[in-house]
Amino acid sequence: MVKVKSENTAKMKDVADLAGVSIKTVSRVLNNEPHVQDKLRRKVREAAEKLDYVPSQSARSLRGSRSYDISLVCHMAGSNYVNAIQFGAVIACQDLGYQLSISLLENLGSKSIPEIQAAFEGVMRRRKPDGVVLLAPYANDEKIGFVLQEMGIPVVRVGPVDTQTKGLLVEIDDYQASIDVVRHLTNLGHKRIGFVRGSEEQRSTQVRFSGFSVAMEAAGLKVDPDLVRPGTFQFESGYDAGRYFLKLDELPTAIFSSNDDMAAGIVAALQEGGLSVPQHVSVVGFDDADIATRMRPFLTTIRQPLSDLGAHAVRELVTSLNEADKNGAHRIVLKHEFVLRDTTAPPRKL
Amino acid sequence: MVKVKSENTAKMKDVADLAGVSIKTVSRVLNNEPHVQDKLRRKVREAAEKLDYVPSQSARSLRGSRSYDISLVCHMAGSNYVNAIQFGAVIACQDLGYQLSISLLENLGSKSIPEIQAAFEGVMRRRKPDGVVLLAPYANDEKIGFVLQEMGIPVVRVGPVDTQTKGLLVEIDDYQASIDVVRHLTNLGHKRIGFVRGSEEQRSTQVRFSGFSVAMEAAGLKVDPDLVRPGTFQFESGYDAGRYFLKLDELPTAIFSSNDDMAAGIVAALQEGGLSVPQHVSVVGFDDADIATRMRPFLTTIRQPLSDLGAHAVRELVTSLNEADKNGAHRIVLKHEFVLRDTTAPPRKL
DNA sequence: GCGTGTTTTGACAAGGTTGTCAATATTGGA
DNA sequence: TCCAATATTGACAACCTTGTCAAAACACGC
Repeated sequence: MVKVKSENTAKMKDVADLAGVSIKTVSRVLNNEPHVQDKLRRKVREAAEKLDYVPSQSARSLRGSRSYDISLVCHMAGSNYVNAIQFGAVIACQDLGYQLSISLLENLGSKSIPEIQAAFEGVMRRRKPDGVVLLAPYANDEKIGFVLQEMGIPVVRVGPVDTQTKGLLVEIDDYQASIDVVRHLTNLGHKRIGFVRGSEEQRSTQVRFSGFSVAMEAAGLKVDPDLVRPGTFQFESGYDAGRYFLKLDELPTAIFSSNDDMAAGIVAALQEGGLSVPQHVSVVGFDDADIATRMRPFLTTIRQPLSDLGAHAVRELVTSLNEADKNGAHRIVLKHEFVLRDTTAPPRKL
Repeated sequence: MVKVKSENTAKMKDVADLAGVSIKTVSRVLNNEPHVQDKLRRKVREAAEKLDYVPSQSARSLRGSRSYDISLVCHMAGSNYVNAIQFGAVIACQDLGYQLSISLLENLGSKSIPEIQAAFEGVMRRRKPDGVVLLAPYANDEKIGFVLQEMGIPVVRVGPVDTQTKGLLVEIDDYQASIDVVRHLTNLGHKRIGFVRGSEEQRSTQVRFSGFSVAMEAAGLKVDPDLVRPGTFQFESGYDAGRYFLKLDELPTAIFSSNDDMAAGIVAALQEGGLSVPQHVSVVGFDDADIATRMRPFLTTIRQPLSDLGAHAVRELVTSLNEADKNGAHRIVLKHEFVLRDTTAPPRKL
């Protein structure tokens, strides 16, 4: 007979009795507090192991101040970007004994501070998380940062943010990545390069564009305003941009899209317009999302280590929670990678 | 000055004092228990409102038996299917005052019962959820169901399961949906129809195939074993199936894929082989995932109301939690929808 | 008016942990 | 050897709610 039913689970008292010490000593050992002899420490550990002891979260957070809960705040689930980050964050939480809960807060960007506060309290007051992982576009929102700070909730941000923002940050070097892309294109011989921006409230949109601009200038090329199009990071906006380019008298020979979804839209529009990618126009994306290998041709792009970003974010957060020194600022930059696939080629000989 | 900082939050005692009643009466009112005069009830409600009182989850779950936590268990995040369901589930949880946490358990299917138990305990023992939303392919796994039952954790399953499985279930009519697809194809005049299966551990694979088979028979057509291919629900397996079909002496005139990702792979393979969809071959998917409108041509498919499935799952679970009658079985079938897009057409005249 | 039965209310314990502070054991120096 | 200082340990309160059970209030029938 398989033993499955969990009997009355062991409490700290039981561990204490078995180890022949007081409850408080057990607490000390299990929380790695100082002032316990090594001998007792071992004894307690053994007893806990033997009894298969697991501390009660509710009791802990009732008495102590921790909830062992981390909240991932984003404005919309469903995007490849959010999901991949979430994946890494969940794994890291499981490893660290934390629990990840998802908070979906919509359209927070346009709200006033009291409204933002109400939204957060609505979701978080019942069980206040020990920390929040803030994703784009909220990562860069000052009002949201302010509200969370006033609520006393530590935050780690994922993605590029304005330089004045303090605190924990995990990102890649969007700026350098954009330079890498432009360098690749100029090395192929492209001079007339178009750009499709992401949604304007996200900092990455600005950063990627300035990397693009600087690299263009460094290559002795001008950024033609007619070849810079707005976008929303959605497929459809890329498609629209693609159709715009099609109507130009002189098309760009290459287009750098601020993300993969839009790049796929651009490629779709170009193909529908009778052009071949990369024979007529090269296209580069950003993210290395699923779609990059599901579209044809395969998309040349920048790989963001999304799930690593999520995992590092959680680890940073938990580490800072354990440090005496609060509001420590820390910035982690993970490596991106240029992924050469099939949507780029030298410009067509005229 | 905006008041943002949450001061020492009100406790039940404060509400009791303000309302001039005992703590227990407040508890009764707030939990909608009987045996309180309407007059007092009103008074307590007003006091709670005035003090902006929010009960402490930790205290509640320490003393009571609820954790106000629901766990979504799946074997992999990142798929469109899981994410869309999760989206609906998160929203429903927020509405109901619950919190959704994600449990990622990998490869549980191949494990023994003690291993499964260990995996669940590893994730859930610290804070036992009030219930679990079980997604495919775990929804149909008997061992997992057994373990959760023994742990005393209520379960709601999403997606088709074996008929002998009791309990809460939210699904669409996969069987009927498959019949709808075949009917559409036969109405167009197709006779030689291929099928690509999903991964074998998922019940939906069997159900969709049997719907396909029955509808074929009903239309007086034979299911040609050479036109039935295995798959994994992944894009790549659809691509492989597409390449297989290409090599046949006589291609099917239409292919029914068990999901959209594979359908996209099939279309990609056919197009690479120089065939046009739907001119040479019609393709139908299942799910109406993102990719259905990002590929070209747009994919004809069956829409599953995924986020509704997630939302209903949570609501069912919470409802059953509040009922005295435990292990009540309940089955909810949501409506699917046939979505006609551009990958189906009458078979080519020979 | 009194006893009986029912409804409403409250006092108090319990749940499992951590923080405080006092008690005890240990060390070092005179 | 003894005292002071320090390191280790434990007793007990506190955290905030819910469950139990007894007390109080009320209704009803005689």
